[in-house]
Amino acid sequence: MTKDIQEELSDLVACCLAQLGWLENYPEKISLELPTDNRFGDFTTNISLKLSKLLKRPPQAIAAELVFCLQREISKTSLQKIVTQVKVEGVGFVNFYLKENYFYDKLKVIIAQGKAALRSTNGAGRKVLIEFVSANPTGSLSVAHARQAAVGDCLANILAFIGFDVQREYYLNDEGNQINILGGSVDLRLKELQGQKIEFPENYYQGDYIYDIAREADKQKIKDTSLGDFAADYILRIIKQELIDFGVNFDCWYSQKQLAKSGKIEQAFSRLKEKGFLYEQDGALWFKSTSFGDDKDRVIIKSDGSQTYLAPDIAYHEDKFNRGFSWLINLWGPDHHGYINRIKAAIEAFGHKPDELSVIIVQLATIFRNGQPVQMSTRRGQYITLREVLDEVGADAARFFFLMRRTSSHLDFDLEVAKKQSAENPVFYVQYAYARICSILRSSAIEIKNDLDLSVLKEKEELSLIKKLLEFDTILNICRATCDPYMLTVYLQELSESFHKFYDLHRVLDQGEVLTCARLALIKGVKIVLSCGLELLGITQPEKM
RNA sequence: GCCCCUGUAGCGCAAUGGAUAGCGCACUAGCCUCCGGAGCUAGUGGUACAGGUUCGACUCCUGUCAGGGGCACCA
Repeated sequence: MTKDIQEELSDLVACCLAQLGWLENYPEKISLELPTDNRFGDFTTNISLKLSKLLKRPPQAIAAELVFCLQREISKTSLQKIVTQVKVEGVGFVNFYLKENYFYDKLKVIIAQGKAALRSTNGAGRKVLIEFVSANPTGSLSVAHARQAAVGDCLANILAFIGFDVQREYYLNDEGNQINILGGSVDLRLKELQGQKIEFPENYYQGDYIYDIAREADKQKIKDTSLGDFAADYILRIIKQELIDFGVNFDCWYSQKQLAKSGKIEQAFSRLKEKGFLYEQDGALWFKSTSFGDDKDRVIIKSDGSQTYLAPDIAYHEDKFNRGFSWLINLWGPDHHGYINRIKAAIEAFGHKPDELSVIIVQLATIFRNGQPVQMSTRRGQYITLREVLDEVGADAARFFFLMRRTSSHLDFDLEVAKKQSAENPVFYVQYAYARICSILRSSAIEIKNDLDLSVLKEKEELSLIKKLLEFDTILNICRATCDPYMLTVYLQELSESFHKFYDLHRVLDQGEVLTCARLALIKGVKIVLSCGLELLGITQPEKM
């Protein structure tokens, strides 16, 4: 949104640096930043601080020359109608101050165009595949999967909104050891239900849901070797419903079984072999991942002839590129962090750059109730499921809570807080701001006119609210750069706070037609941005609460 | 042993290497004849420790201490 002028000004900075003969000293990309505080103008650059050492001159002196040049250049262009001041402040920052009209015009665009005004095209249609959850179909989704689902879905929303061509994919581990064990578990429970005495191994699936599947299998007369597939299919239907109820929809369910059948694994191996990245040792086939920085080589075919998990995964990631995606994002649990180098090595072996794959490790969430961690035991099949969290706090609160900490950080999720209706609970704080705006707009008899006069919005709270709205695009780009949607939750809380402060100090209705109309426009702008942000988080926007 | 994450106010957290480190809870004192008080205002109080890089470090690097998670020819 603020992109246009921000770019114009940074181009101008580059132009001045060139005139002063400093551009070659400054290899970094020139970009203006939003200052941490309104006191420091509307845009800022630290360029003179960075040039200080290279030019062996004090930063203030450099900044002064730069400002002199900038002022001259600005006066030659239409920017002079927007920029009021450029000055050196602090230790040598160059700060740009814009006219209020600039912000009023931006707000008008948002009112007129709605969400379309917030959308940008930075992604330029680049095809990105985001793979997440990908839980084995051996039981209900856990809270760990739930967090991945929330993060992945929201990140996909954001990337799509800023112009990427995004596909959501779930890698379905529908064959192999775990499915065999699942089948074995059902088989034993079936025998138990039929009155046989059984010994149930510890590494088998302990949960009560295995009995349900066994009863269903009995009804449909499924037995022996087909039990694994039957059970996986049964559980997959449950998982799909859980995800739908959580508001997460995948574009593609990629079957490992189909991948194995397709011959792509063997093709991938032969290509790696041609390139000299495979060798045999101790009866196993190894991938030379150390060629690409991994700390040891990895087995892909075990000495008993079966494949390791890495084998299909190598082929799978190569296939992602072959399907036309140029940016792969994988969300994995923390137990997979050792796996990153292996997969990066694999894509490099196929000639891709390591940064074409972004692996996001989604740290675990611990569920608390009244400040006490909820005990769980995976051994007994008693872990907290996505379903339980949804039933208890609802999808809105659940999504917000899973997103409100940096994805790479542990998250404490207190079920009681998520149900509270106070400022302690950020999702209510944000939704309350939204509902409050809707309420004011409902009770207003005045329509917002086309020939709006926003220049009456002179109060400090009004201007900082408009400026907060315009940060939206910057925030989304930070989310993209960090591959982490959590900053959006922070922003929406800040925007809501900014609105509540405005609301308490300044009345919207009955302020005379011009001022009321301008303030209605202002809160409508807030409504549009809040609505858009909540939508990207996958959270509802209640008009009443 | 090796790897990952985290140490910020009594508690829970925030701060794309930037200017005076913000917010909620709790505690104290205020604000509804008024658009939704599920809100707002003010006060109290903080970067684990030791070095280093930098013009500038909560942020990056090294080490120490503390907490959480993970290591496979499992998936």
